[in-house]
Amino acid sequence: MPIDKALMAGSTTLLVLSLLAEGEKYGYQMIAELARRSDNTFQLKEGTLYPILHALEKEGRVKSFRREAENGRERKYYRITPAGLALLQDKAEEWRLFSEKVNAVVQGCTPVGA
Amino acid sequence: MPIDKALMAGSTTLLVLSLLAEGEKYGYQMIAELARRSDNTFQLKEGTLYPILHALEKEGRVKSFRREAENGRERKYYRITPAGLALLQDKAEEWRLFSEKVNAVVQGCTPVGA
DNA sequence: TGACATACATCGGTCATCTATGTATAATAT
DNA sequence: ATATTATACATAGATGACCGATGTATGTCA
Repeated sequence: MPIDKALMAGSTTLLVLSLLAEGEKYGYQMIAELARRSDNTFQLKEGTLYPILHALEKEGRVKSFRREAENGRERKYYRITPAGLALLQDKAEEWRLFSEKVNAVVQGCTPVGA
Repeated sequence: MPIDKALMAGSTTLLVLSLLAEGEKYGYQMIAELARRSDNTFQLKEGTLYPILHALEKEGRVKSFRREAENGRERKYYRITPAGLALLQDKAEEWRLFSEKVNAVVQGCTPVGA
């Protein structure tokens, strides 16, 4: 069973930027990689990813370009920009802080052996 | 600066149930406790909390009752039910899994020294 | 040549939070 | 006295983010 929608909501941009920090990738590939790396916990939909990528590009966080694959097929790749890396830093720190605080509340209330 | 709205979205129910697992509490108190325990990272609004409490009660996850405080003022307290505890178990496990996977992706992409 | 996986794209609906607003009471200050 | 602030609960409407559905197009394989 995949994760609740609302939980995913706040972290998709962080996840996408994280993937792109590794190197340029195309949309379909990102969906597959995210699923693989999370043991299918993250099953990002195309209807979610593409609008995010377009928005990030409009903000200058990523830059897209077309390139032909080995099979002669053209794909749309995305590369992260310096502004994108900066946003990634912010998002990663925000996530770190947030998850730390959630754990503080949850663990503080429900003793470990629950 | 408080945490991004979307990040909060998926975890408010978990946080509320966690607080109530400790003992019965009233609304205003929960907001204050959440802020205190998270070093003001969580600043839940009344417009967010009360609808959540009402929904949880309708589902039988919590039970409300009125009680007079020392100062003669009446407050509406909430107590978690067995069904509420069960939901808390599920939500806590979901959170654990989710945060683990996010960290796996983020850390896998952005080397520690980022 | 039909079926399927790949690959990109967009629209509309749903759902959760926040902002704003309203009510009421107790405590405090002027 | 009375104005202000903190406490305390409540709801309606706006916003924002994801997903489901759908559409297009191409390469591969039987």
